[in-house]
Amino acid sequence: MDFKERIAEALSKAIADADKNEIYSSIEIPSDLSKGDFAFPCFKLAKVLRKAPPLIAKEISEKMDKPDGIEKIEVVNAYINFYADKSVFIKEILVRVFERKEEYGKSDYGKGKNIVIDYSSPNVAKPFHIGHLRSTVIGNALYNIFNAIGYKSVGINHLGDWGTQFGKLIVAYKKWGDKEAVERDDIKELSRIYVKFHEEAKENPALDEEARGWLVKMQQGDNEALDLWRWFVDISMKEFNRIYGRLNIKFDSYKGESFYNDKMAAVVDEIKEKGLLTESEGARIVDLSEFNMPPCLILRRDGGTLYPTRDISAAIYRKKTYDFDKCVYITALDQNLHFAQWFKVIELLGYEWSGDLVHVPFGLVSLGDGKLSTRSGHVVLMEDILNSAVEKAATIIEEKNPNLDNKKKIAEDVGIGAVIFNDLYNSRIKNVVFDLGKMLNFDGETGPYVQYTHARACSVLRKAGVSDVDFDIDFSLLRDEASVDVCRVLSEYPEKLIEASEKYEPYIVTRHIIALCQAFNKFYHDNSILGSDTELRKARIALTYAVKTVIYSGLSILGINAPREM
RNA sequence: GUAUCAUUAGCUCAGUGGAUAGAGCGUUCGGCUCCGAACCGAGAGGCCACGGGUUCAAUUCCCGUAUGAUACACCA
Repeated sequence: MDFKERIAEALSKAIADADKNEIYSSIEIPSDLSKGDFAFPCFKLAKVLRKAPPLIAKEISEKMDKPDGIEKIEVVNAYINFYADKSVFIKEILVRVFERKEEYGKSDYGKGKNIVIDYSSPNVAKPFHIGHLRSTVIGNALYNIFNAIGYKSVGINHLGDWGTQFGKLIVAYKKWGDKEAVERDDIKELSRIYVKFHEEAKENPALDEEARGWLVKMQQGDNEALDLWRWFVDISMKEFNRIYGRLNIKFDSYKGESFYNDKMAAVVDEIKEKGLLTESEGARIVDLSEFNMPPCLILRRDGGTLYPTRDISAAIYRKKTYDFDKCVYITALDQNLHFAQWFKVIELLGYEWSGDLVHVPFGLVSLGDGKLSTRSGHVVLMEDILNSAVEKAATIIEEKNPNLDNKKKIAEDVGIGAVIFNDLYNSRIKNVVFDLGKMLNFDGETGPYVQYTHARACSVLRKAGVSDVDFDIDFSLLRDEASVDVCRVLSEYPEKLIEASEKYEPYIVTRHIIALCQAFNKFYHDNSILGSDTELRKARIALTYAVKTVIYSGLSILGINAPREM
């Protein structure tokens, strides 16, 4: 039992008809730490007990037993403030970290539950650009967060590996393409001819007609069309995998759109059988006017399938395959309506799990001078960004730590860490104007700051010598404010992981690691670790060890490497 | 037109139905003979968009307005 639980226990004994869980969740950490380590506000009890909150606080505090580890209880207005015995507090939290090390913070909160996470999902044959970054890193972080708290995550890269862009690409390749150029420049060359196609098609609409023809050939199983299609897919995957490798990202499944080609007919039949399919303007739709939504398009006038058809089929397939408790889609906010529509169709089909489908939206990325567009070539390529970041990291290393071993690898870790961290720093919903300078800022609340703190802690531990990391310490020596603050942040880490999962918000973790680093850097600044007397030195080394361990674990959950030196 | 999302310090953003609204960047100032200065500290900087409502209590919840972003039929 930890502090909060003991306090909740003592409080609920002193309050008539108390709901212990409710009391537990009401216990807060005071904004101003001079008001104690934990606080219980009594406002909510006023209605039930029909007394003034300050009076209630006073009565409860007089009636309650002092929980273990609490040395003082004080009533200020409607608050009951608890002052922890710092030695006990520090000991409880540090011992827990030492026992579990990198596992600290992980829990079995979601034990036995499966969560399918659909993220990244780029369109094949188009370059991986800045617009894909968010889904990719947010999805990956959520994947790790859910795994850490006991869920079984299934990561799916729902590749956009089918559709009209291939018809266009085949036309473009046959007209302007060159095998050697494609093999040499792979996706860049594909992208070049794709952009050219759109330019030319503006003048010459017959090209679009031709592209549709090739798509039909693909659908009919034409060998030439399918060979080209496979080739384009392979070329794209080569680039995607290179980027995923650099970003530390893996998927459990790469089943993309083409995988559902032969599974949609049955789903269309099912929609028809259940009486949901109606005809409108030649297309087949599910009418959703009753729910104040535009119709969900299932089949085109020419009988072709559409985005919702594929998503509905995929959801049904995933439920059968993974028996998910939640199926989560990490996509931009502008797809909100699309998801609301087909989620509704799943519900109307009578699937009781329709409520387990979750759209996790994030804000738009723009370039400041207009929306990103692959068609017009108005994009910033992911690889260029990663390279700039790594280059900047290398420059700084050259300047600050030129004798570092393994500089190349560390520049990669720091540069890419900066990019990932930057994306996971704010709530998802915020729109982002792409700003390379900001992304490559290495000062303040950034990835490199966290990595620096980690490297610094590692450096201290290295100098201390491994044998000095002795966990049999006198915890009372760490009662100073800076040390206690560090422990306070450490203590909140497990619940932050859970909070992040409930909100589908990696930034909860990101910001908590920042808070840990800030607390530690202050501690580091205020205290000499290695220069202190034997017992104190032991205690401070242990604290440093705990911090290092949790930073490492937090960063890896976000998908960021933590070098020991930088 | 309908819908979704947003609006908090110069900028980028946290935050909570309740005790004095916080951080980073930028800015001004201070701190390396000392465990890593990619660090730490201090200062300046706020009608929490506006108007109503609910509540003992609203920056936080609800409604409206304004502003901005986005989506809305055969692309994904």
